[in-house]
Amino acid sequence: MEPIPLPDTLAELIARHCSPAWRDLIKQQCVTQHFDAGQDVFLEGSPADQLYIVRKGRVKVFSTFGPGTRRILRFARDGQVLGHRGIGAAFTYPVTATALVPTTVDAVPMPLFMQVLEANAAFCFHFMLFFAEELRRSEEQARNILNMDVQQRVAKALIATVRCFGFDKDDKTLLAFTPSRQDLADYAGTTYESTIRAISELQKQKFIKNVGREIRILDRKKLEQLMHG
Amino acid sequence: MEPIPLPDTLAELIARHCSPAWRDLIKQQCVTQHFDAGQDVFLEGSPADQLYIVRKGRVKVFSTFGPGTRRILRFARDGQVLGHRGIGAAFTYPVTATALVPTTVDAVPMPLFMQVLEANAAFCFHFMLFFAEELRRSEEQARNILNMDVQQRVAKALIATVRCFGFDKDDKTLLAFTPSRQDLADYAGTTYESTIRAISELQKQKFIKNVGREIRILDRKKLEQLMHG
DNA sequence: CCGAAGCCCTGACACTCGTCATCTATTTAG
DNA sequence: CTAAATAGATGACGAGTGTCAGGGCTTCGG
Repeated sequence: MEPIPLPDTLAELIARHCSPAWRDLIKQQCVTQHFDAGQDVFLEGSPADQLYIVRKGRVKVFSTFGPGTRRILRFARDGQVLGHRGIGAAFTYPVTATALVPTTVDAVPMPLFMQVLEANAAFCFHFMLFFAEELRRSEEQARNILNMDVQQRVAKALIATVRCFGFDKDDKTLLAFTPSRQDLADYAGTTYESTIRAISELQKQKFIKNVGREIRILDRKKLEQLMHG
Repeated sequence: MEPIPLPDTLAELIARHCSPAWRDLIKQQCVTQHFDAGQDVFLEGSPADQLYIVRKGRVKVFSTFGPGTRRILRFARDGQVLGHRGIGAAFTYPVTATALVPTTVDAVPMPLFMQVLEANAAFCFHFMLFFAEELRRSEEQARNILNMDVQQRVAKALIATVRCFGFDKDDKTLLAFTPSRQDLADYAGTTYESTIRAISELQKQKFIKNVGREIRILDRKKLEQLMHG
């Protein structure tokens, strides 16, 4: 059985596996929305009535629990989907999505999207594969996280940032986007202070370098090695 | 949009959403296998060429990393699926499944199962929903786990045991199956010793009671309360 | 009957990490 | 320009947990 290639954007999937009639219907019914940095695209617990595709911008997806405690589950960039986790029995978003920079998204009504899934077998099949892959990643994360110390988890947060947002186009070691220390802490599942210390330590080891509030990745390989134990 | 009910067994899904011709084909091509307690149904990293449906027995699904370190991701009982996480780009099992008691399973060849998914749109649609739900659960688990202390995580492991295996049919407070202390530790993502201490503490609080190696759940509500914070 | 091998349990200790308190640098507002 | 607010950074300390070492109880085979 040969592996089936996974596109990581929903837009691709729609283009490739939906009939033209359905593609037009989607294009017609979806609404482009804009959010300023810090604004919420959707809120944890609210009814999942839209599926969002990031057109341009950067977004964090997280869930809150307890006062002041958050965990960032992932970042999202251009072309990626938001809100698909609302699909299922509950039909409420289990997470909140917040724009990190000014961001435009296309909002597809959820009932329409479910119709598309039921009417386009090939699209549904590939969407299922997309979920399977997300599940695999999520469980990989879950099993790793308890056996990693703070430094490893912060390294992981930095690598996740690189993988999602990449490097500055003029400076191939500088992060294209540096999340705030608090966001890195929320991704690493630790506190602000511990994150600061971990960053400081990683700097001493010459794996990274602070440039004001931004971060430069000096040795990506060592960082990836570190986070895998 | 009304919620779509989720069956938790794959057998139900097949019965409900596959055409009779495909059902017969599955029945014809699947092979019943038996495993003794302690035997592996499939191994992490090996090619995912079969999908398993538990006919009768109890199974743990876990992944290993490092010497002697394991994390149990879930338990499985009669009617539940094993190996579906092998579906996707990689087509290797990301986890190992081991029988906890003598267990019989039906093995469906993966290529056949993929054909079934492509040929039965309604089945594929519901299978996608099944994945969506698993993903939601997985992420809920992932976000909670770092903010829970050992006692809470052990409580969670006990509740998970109840939810999967239920109580003894003659004694409605005694677990129908008590995992070993080591398995509870692996589920809770902690050490054997810390698990012992947590169990000891839960006993002092009269939430549970040791009966030899078995465990009696005295106050399920308090346990569930405890694990939610 | 006895020894070996599994489990289950307990105590001591060191170390990690979260909490609190403080300081500096940069940005924003008046 | 000064004051206030925001973000980054560092030190001190204690609770929670992993590690190590040891002891008891049951099961199994000789």
